[in-house]
Order: sequence, then C-alpha cells, then structure tokens
Amino acid sequence: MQAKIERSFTESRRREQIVAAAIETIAEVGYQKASFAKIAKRAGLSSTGMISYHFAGKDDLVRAVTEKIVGTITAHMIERIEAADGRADRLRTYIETNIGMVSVYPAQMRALLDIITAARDTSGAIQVDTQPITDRVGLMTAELRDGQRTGEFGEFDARVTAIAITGAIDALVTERAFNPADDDELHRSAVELADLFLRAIEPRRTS
Amino acid sequence: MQAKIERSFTESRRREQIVAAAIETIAEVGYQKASFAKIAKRAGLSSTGMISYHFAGKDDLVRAVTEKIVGTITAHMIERIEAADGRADRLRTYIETNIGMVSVYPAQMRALLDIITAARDTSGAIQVDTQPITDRVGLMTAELRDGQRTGEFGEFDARVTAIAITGAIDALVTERAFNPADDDELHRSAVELADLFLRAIEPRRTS
Amino acid sequence: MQAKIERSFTESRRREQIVAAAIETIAEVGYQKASFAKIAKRAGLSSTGMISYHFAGKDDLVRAVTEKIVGTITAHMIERIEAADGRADRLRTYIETNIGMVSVYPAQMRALLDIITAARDTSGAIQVDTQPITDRVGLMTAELRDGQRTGEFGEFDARVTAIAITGAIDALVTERAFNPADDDELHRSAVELADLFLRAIEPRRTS
Amino acid sequence: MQAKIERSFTESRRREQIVAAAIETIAEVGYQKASFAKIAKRAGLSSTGMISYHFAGKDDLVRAVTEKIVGTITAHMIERIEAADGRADRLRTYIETNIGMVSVYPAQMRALLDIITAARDTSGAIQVDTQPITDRVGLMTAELRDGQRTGEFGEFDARVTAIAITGAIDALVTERAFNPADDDELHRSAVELADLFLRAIEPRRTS
DNA sequence: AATGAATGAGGATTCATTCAT
DNA sequence: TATGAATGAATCCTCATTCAT
Repeated sequence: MQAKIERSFTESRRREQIVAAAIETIAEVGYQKASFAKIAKRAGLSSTGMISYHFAGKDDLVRAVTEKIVGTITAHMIERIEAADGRADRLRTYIETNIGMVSVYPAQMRALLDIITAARDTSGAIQVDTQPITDRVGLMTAELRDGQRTGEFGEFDARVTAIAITGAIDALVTERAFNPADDDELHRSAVELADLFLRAIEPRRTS
Repeated sequence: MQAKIERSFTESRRREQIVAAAIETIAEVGYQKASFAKIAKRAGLSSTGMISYHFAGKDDLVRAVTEKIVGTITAHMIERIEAADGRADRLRTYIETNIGMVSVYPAQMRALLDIITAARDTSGAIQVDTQPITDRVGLMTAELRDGQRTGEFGEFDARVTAIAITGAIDALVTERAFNPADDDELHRSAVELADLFLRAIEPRRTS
Repeated sequence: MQAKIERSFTESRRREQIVAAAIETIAEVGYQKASFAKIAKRAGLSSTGMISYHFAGKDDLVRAVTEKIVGTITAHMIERIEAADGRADRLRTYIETNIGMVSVYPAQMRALLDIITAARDTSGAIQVDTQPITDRVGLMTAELRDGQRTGEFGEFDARVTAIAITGAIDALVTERAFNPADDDELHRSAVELADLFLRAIEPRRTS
Repeated sequence: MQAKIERSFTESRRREQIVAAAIETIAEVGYQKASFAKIAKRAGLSSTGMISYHFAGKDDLVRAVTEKIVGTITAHMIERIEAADGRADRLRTYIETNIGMVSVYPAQMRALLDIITAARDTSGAIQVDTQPITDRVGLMTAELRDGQRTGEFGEFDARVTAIAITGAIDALVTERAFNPADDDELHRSAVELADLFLRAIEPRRTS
C-alpha cells in the first residue's frame, strides 16, 4: 500500500524511467536527434504515446530532464562547496567539482551541455528553464562581488569574469565529455583552471 | 567559355548565394530549424532541388557555410593580430578582435556558434569539420608556449589555458550575440576579458 | 442491497454524471474535440477507462447524451404544447417553445445541434439515433395534415412544410446558440418566425 | 509552352486534383473522417506529404474546397437568378435553383453542407471563410428589404425571414442529399418551398 | 543549370480502448 | 466499481532527397 501512496506523492516510476532514458539518449545522439521514438525504445516502451501520456510535450520532457540533471549535480556540488573555507577556496572548489562531475555523471553532463546549447523552442528562443543556467552566472557574479567587498578578491569586472569562468568550465567539460580522458588527467586540468582564475582575480599590491 | 572554366575553379555564384542564404537563415532561426525550404526561399530559389543539386547534402552545405564564415573571420582577424607587438599584445588583440567580430559580422557569428554547438551528423557525432575550431585551441596553445619560452608569460598549463580563453570568448560572444549590447559596452567587456587572462598568465616574481 | 437492485433498473449515478459532463463538454468544444479525456476531466474522473467501462464506445455515449437531451427538452415542450388550443396555436407554441429552449437549456441545445450535424459513425453515416430528429419532421407532418383536414390550415405540401419549419427553427437556434442574444430579442424572433409560417399555411379564400 | 505558362497563372493541376478528391471524400465520409490519407489515396497520391506540399494545412485545403464549390454553384445560380423578373420571381428562382443544385452537383452540395456545419478550427470557431455563408443570409436580408421598400413584399422581419429561408433550404437539401429522391420529386419540393415562403411574405390587404 | 513535383520516412501528438489490479 | 498505465493506430505536418523535363 505504501508504494501506491508514494506514487501519489513522488513522480511515477514510468516518468523517472522515461527521464532516465531521455538523458541517455540525448547524451548519445544529441538533443536534435533524440526523438520520442528513440527514447521510447530505450525506455522499453512500445509506443511514443506513453511519453506524451506522461509529459505535456517535448518541452516538458526536456524540462524534467534538465531539472533532474541539475538537481543531481547541484546536490552533489553543494555539500562540497559548503565545506570550503573562504571565497577563494569556495571558487576553487566550485570549479574543480563542476569539472569533476564529468567523471561522476558523464551522460548527464553531456546531455546537459547539449540541452543548454541546442534546445530552443519553435521561436528559436532558448527553451529550457534557463534559471539554473543563467543563475549560474548570476550567482557567481554575486559571489565574486562579495569577495571583492571583503578584500579577498581584487579589482575586475565581476560579471565578465563570471561569464569567463563558467564559459571556460563548459569548454573544458565539453572537450572532455566528448573526448574522455582519465580521471587523474581531468582533475589536473581542473586544478590548473582554478589556479588560472585565482591568479587572475587575487588582490594586487600597488607597489 | 572562359566563364565555364572559371566555374570549375571557383565556386559558382549559385553556391555562394546559397551559402549566404544559409548563413542568414541559421543566424535567424537556428541550425535545427534552418531547413532547405527556408534557405531556398531566402536565396530566391523556387525549389529546394537546387540546393541538393549544388551540395551533396545538408552536411555538405553546413561544411561550406562553416568554411565561409571561418574564412571571413580569420582573414579579418589575422591582419590585426599580425600588427600586434609582442605575445601579450597579440593575445590581447586576439581576444578583443574575436569578440569584436560579433559587432562586425553578427549573423556569421551567431550562425557559427549555433553550428558549433548544434550541428551533428546522423550518428550524433559532431559533424562540423572541427578542424578550424579545435585548431583555434591548438594554435593558441602553441602561441602560449612560445610566450612561456620567451619569458613573456609565466608558468601555467598552456592547453588548459587555451581552452579556457576560447571558451570564455565563446561564452561572452554567445551572450552578446543573443542579447545584443551596444558596441562600446561589448568592447569594454572584451578589454576586461583580455585584462583578466593577461593577469592570469603574466610572469610572477618569486619573492 | 436495494441500492444495487435499483442500479440495475435505473442508470447508475456515474452514467448520469458522465452524460452530464459530456453534454457540457460538447457544448463547449464541439463534438469533434470532445474527447474522452476532456469529458473525464470535467466529470472529475481520474481516467478515461471509467467511461469505457460504462459505455460501449463513443457512439454509445453520444446516444445516451442525445436521449438525455431530447428527453429533457421534449418533456419541457410537451406540457406547453398540450396546453395550446387549436392547431394554429399548437404550432405557434411549438415554434416559440422550441426556440425558447436555447434560453432555458443553452448547453443542451448547443450540444444537440452539434451532435445532429457532426456526429457520424465510422462509415460516415449519421450516427445518432435519428429517430427523435426525423420523428420531429414526421410528427409535425402529421400535425399539419390534421390541421388541413380540419380546415384550420390551407393547401400545401405538409412534409416539405414540416422540413422547412424544423430547418428554420434549427437555423435560428444555431445562430443564436453561437451568437447569443438576450432572451427578449430571441423571443421576438421566435414570434416572427411563428407569424411567418402561420401566414404561409393559413387557409386561403378563393376569390 | 503555353501549358507551362498557364501553370504559373492558374492553380496547378495537382491542386485541382487534390481539391476534387477532397470534395468526393468529404461527400462520402464527412468532414471529420476526411483525413489527408483518404484524400491522398483517392487523388492517386502515394503519400499525404503531397497535400501538405500544396496546401498550408487542413484549413487551407478546406478553404480551397469551399471556394471551389461555392464558385461552381454560385456561377451556376447567378445566371438563372439574373434572368428572373421582379423580387418575387428572383426569390423563387433562388430557392428552386439552390435546391436544384443537389441534382446537378450532389457531391459538392453534400460536402458543402458538411463543411458549413462541421468544420471548426481548434478554438471551436467556424473555420471556413464564412463569407459566402453568412453573406447568404445578409444578401437575402437586403433583397427582402428591397422588396418591402418597393411594395412587392409585405411586412415581416427581414432578417428572421432570411434565416428561415436559408435554413429551410439547407434542411431540404440535407435530407435529399443523404436520402436521394428523383429529380422530379426534388423539383416539386422546391416549388412547394418557394410557394410556401412567397405566401408568407406577400403583401397583405388590410380589409 | 534549373525547375518543381513527388516521394517516403520520420516528427510529435491525440485518441479510444484494454487490462491488470 | 474504479483506477491508471499501456497500447497502437491515426492524426497532420516537415523534411531532405530524387527525378523527369
């Protein structure tokens, strides 16, 4: 009985199963080519009708997929970042952890990157709830400004820097997601990237 | 008859016309939605058959489009970069000029960004001749290593840094391509970005 | 247990509830668009399965809907017509009351009109038990002939006239059902229509 | 060559062929059931894609069908009506000719009646360019008022009468379209209907 | 070189119906 | 009785490509 009650509260298993199949499909063939037919086949469904039954449309499915991935990754990242001490360490942890996600959730990261860049609706506008994406830049901008206020960071344009950092992370992740390297090599690159930006934003002594 | 011979050597005017129409169409509606029908209409062609006649397929057309854009932009950038003095100035010029392209060739840049991220072939693999794109990273890596050798740059992982720089440029360009800002504001952002990276890679004094 | 027995004789409450929801749905979105899904939602049912459980199919549901509406309207009309004195008055009452139904039962009338015109079965033949509809013509034909026999009406083709009267009523009702007018205006039109036909069928003096 | 030039001016043969197939299909199975697949099959097309190629959508096709039918019928009716003398005769000719159309163009009439009553777009609004339909009532209203002004007709509500006449015509046509009678019988009914309305609207002598 | 009609596969979506629970 | 998940056919539509002319 509990299972039945739970179904009322949580998403149905089919929904989760479809979302999981969609993630794998997008990771493999890309957003464009991830048709309902392919997703249904991977989910073990006999027809695409079932997907339409559970989701209002492709947009709705992609939204669910994005939420699922962002949720998974965010949860994973937050606890690590919270453990960091000071702005600089927080930023380093953010960069390294974010890049590290490609080791832990390769399919999710590949799918997410594809959705971010490729998923637009009929009007050409980005379709995905860009909240988690744009927020990334917004939150990092705020973070950087905080660091500037406390003197932990130097003088620079916080917004441009935030765009640069997230762009650089994505570029590195994209490269490694499609041309996988071993985890050690990936980690070294992540450390290098964090070093790079920390050097760029550290406070400068005027001689 | 000379005309006929010329056509064997150069691309026909029709091809160029179709490529130009494809660029505009991709810039406007995105790669996904840029169908032969829409491109043909914009090119003033009465049927899509003409496109198939001139190009082996959509992949072939997109390759031609990419080559055209990369060629145009590269030519524009090279002469400016050549004029720069010293590694640091070259890098600054590269960054600022690349970002400036969005002011000079907005449609081309929008189309190129869309193709890079969205264009995959039937198998889901990235379809575009990534040569010009990956080369960008390769060339910049070499450039950075040269600077390290001459002592103009400090110690850092050249490849990771090259990825970071190009990724940051693309992120900034993407943001501005779809949310246009005025040219002055764009230029200020470009200068900030160049400053950021130059600080990050300048030689350090060991105390 | 009595309840159970009663259910065998009368229609179950569920059935009535579904029929009511179907009427409202058809009135609102039309027969074509009135899917089981929409009807179920309006009936507060969680799935369309319930409808299939209670009705043999869509045709069966529509038949029940038609019977319900025709029953409701007929009951309402009969007592008024019975109260009329003489053939002419009966006809006038019939016309005015029938048109007046659109004020009293707007949803039912809209639904009925839609079903009459739009509901065909798989073979394309009109699906609805046309009995109540064709009967309308048949009954009116008989009524007119009676009036001719008694000399209350003149000479005319009773069947053609019956078709004309019912067709005119339906046309007026349709127009007002979809472009609602106030009740007074509707009543004036009904009186005009009755006047029109009574003039047409009154006995003529041969000069 | 002339044929080729003509194709630029006139509608292509395929279009006409598709419209003709659509008319037959609608006449046979009704608007609802007249899917692109059935129309394509009847038109001898191997896929529904060709229909979409020639028409912007189902609405567009139905509009073309309606125009075609209305055009055909109107042309046929106009010359007869123009030949009539006086308002009363014009009205009689209109009624008789309109009903007579069901003998001359049975499929077209059946299709047209079905479209008028059944074809609604997604919002439930009548989809067809109602111009020819509503105009019918409008034009007849004007015609009747003219007759009242000249004294050829008596006192009555012109609009209600126009609705009644068109409604009666449609009812008779519908009945005969789906339950065909021989042409003579149909003609007698048409004459009866005209008689009926002419009696109803003739000028009355106040005693 | 160019046209434009035709193709056929594939796209998402809706629907009535069935069935195990 | 009632649920709700599953089915599979059918809907319109878009697309790249082909082919005769």
